[in-house]
Amino acid sequence: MTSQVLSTQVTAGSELETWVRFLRAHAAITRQLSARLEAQHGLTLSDYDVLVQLYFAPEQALRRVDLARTVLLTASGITRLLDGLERSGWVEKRSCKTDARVSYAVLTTAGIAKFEETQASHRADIEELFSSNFTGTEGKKLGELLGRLPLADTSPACSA
Amino acid sequence: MTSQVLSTQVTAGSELETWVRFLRAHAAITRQLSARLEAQHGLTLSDYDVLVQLYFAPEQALRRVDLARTVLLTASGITRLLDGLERSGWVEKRSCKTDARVSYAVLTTAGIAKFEETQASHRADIEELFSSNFTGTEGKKLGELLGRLPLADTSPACSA
DNA sequence: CTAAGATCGTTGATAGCTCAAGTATACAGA
DNA sequence: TCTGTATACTTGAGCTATCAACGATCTTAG
Repeated sequence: MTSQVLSTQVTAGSELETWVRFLRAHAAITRQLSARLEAQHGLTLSDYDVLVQLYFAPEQALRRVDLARTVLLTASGITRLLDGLERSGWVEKRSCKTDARVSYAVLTTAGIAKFEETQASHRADIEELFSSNFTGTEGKKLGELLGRLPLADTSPACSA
Repeated sequence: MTSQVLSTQVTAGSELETWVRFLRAHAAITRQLSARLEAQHGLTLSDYDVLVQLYFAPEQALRRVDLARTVLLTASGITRLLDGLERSGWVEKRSCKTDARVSYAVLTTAGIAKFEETQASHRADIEELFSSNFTGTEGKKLGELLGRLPLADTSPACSA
């Protein structure tokens, strides 16, 4: 109790330590990653996340609710985030013929270009900061373990 | 490319998938955890984090810079966070006899009580949402893997 | 002893997100 | 058909954390 190795001392030995590492690793990597993304491309991590989802979606379009559920943001969070992407001209609003409540977010040509231009460097950053710390097998194992964590609660549709 | 399993489809097969899972898991668990902590004890995840660090520190006191480094916040972040804890009466400021620049954050008796009162339920929540998804060995393995991730950059003292 | 540079901490402005509330539309049952 | 409830989205207020700039103090080299 007189020693001082702060963040480890506290939870040493307990299962808690794993959680703390998880938290810290997230904070550190995320900080670095978004700093780079911001500096090089003027994008937030969430911006990028949305861009990816749209890029790979059929017709590069997704309902706002669905977007919210997959990137784990609130409905209002998505509204404001898309505001930004719309102002930048990368995403457009498209209304739905069969349901006047819903509006789609669609990637513009500029948006597609933006994403394609961003992708490589961001993937490289992830590789450097995250993946490179593991061998192939370890990476797989880690992915498998992380995949067991509950993603529920934001998407009530999950129990279906 | 016509299928729709959103968050997985996008990165399927690549190492990226692991990173995405990491991100999503963090968002989901963190959201749940802090909702409970807030509801039951009126604390932020970061508040709690600071409380733990102080609790286990010698004399329940820590310099603000050190606190910042270990919980991975900015200096100014710590200032404002401690503002709150001070207003609530759980933490006090203490100046340093040998260096007028530094000020310590010290846990008050109320703060100690608060932490002890909070601890059990929060640990249980972590256990439920996080640890319970793994066996002992898996937990260890996960912890080991996460421990390899870089925490650097906020603490330049790291290279020493 | 003094000047230059680091370090510790706070503050103003701002970003990104949340919650709560509100509007508008859809749908299901009497 | 009307009524109630669920769903899609937006908006205002507020919170947490950031960055950039600043004042204070310490340290080191001339």
